[in-house]
Amino acid sequence: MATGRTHRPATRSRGIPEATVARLPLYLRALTALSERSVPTVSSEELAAAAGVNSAKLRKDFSYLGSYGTRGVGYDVEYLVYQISRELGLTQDWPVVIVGIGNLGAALANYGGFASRGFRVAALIDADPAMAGKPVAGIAVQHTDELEHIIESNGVSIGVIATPAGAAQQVCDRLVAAGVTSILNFAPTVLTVPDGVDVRKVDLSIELQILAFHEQRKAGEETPEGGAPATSGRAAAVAAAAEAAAAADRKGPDGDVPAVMPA
Amino acid sequence: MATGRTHRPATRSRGIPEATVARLPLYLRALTALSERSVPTVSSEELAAAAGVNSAKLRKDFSYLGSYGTRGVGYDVEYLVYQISRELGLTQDWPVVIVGIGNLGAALANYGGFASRGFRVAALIDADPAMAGKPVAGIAVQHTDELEHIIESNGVSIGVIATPAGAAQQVCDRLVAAGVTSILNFAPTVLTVPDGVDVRKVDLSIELQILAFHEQRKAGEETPEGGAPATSGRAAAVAAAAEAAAAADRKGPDGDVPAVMPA
DNA sequence: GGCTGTGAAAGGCTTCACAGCT
DNA sequence: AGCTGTGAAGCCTTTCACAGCC
Repeated sequence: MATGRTHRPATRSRGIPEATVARLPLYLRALTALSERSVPTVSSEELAAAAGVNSAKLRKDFSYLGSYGTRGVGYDVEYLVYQISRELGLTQDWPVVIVGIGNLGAALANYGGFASRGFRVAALIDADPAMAGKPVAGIAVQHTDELEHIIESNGVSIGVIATPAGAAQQVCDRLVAAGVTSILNFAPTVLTVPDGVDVRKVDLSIELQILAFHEQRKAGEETPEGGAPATSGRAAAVAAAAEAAAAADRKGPDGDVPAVMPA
Repeated sequence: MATGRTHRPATRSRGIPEATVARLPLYLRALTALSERSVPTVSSEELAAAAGVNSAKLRKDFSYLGSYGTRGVGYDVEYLVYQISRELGLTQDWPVVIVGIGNLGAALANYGGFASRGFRVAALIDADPAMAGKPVAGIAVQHTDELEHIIESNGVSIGVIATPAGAAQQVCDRLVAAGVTSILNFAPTVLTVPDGVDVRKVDLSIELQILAFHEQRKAGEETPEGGAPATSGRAAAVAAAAEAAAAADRKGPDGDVPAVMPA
């Protein structure tokens, strides 16, 4: 998907398809929930429903990992949790640095889903000297000057970029030079990295734009046969009122991963 | 992709492939940057580089929209900006509500990329009465009780869920009942929605897990032939540490991967 | 009888390579 | 000469459907 330059060499080793890898975390989450409720086994049908996929796909996915189920019975929940965790590399601890402690960076630092899955926030880094020393999510923010030192002394190989777009490439370069080989990029910009470095991108506004595309289709369709109730006239009606507020928003202080790109 | 229940009817109307739709925002961003620098035309090669895709794919993508280029010359930047904006539905204004004003919700409210692309934050909604009235990103937070009223009076059709996982489905149901037909879900849970409602999911921890998977592969590979320059030593170093951790894990009780996290 | 694991078929996406326009 | 637009080929992903095991 969002692999920076990496010329995908057809998923090496035991060749688990990329699409399958992307779904393993989904299965893992569903299994974890079952595990907490002490459910001992689960069928492909049930697990698929819990993960929001169809059962054929799930079985095919699992078949790439090995034969971990029992015919006529289903899958052992605990065993599968372990196998998937191991496959994803979550049985080891991954120190992670977050660069750019604005609103988003702070949100990420506080995000429980990291710590609970083998990821450990090793450091929070920000370019603003005023931030240095301030605790966010219980961790003191460090200045960008420390970046290389932090990466090296903690053996960090995964970096999260939550800076404004303008700073992202520069931060990325420094992370990579210091030894980071996987980057999760929240800044709305395309990062260039050397071969061997993975980049994944999360772009908040892109997701909304995709929704808008489909929303527009719905509105234009009129009587969509599939019968969602009354949503149509809505879009047009609102357009006018929008104008005023849009102008007001413009001056808003964009503390973090901000504009750099008006449209 | 993350379309909730929606039985994809093979992308209706003029049938733009889903994969293409997902890239249009990328092209749009690159084009916007060119437009700001007053670049009049651009070739598929240049634009592709700026957007981080290859040129054949870009040309194919554009061919679904129509023939907007000029052979021997390239694409007119302004014209393309307009065409893509229109195709994505960004020439109209989309009022959006954000539900769940924790760290993440606040980050989203402050995110410049929304306002700049036809999205307008119509309201911020939170269940905590103590939040009510507080301004976030210049907008007063409103209590969940107001949800239906807000949706209806603003004609909101797109909702963003940034609540804890436990509250997400309930919020989703209320949004849908009030008339929302597109949902962007940041809560780490699978949402169930009626036909005709689109759901897209952004999951912060899933992206990291996918990176961890590839990172693990790199570490295990040793001399990856593809020859990333300075990056190698680290992989080796990490591999060693990994081994130890893995071994330790092997026998340990993998009780692990706990909660379904907060916001 | 029930459910997994998997070949085979179908569908979608990407890449190739070149005809065709300017 | 240069660059777009696009059939055709190749690859990847999903779905089907059923043999095989419990």
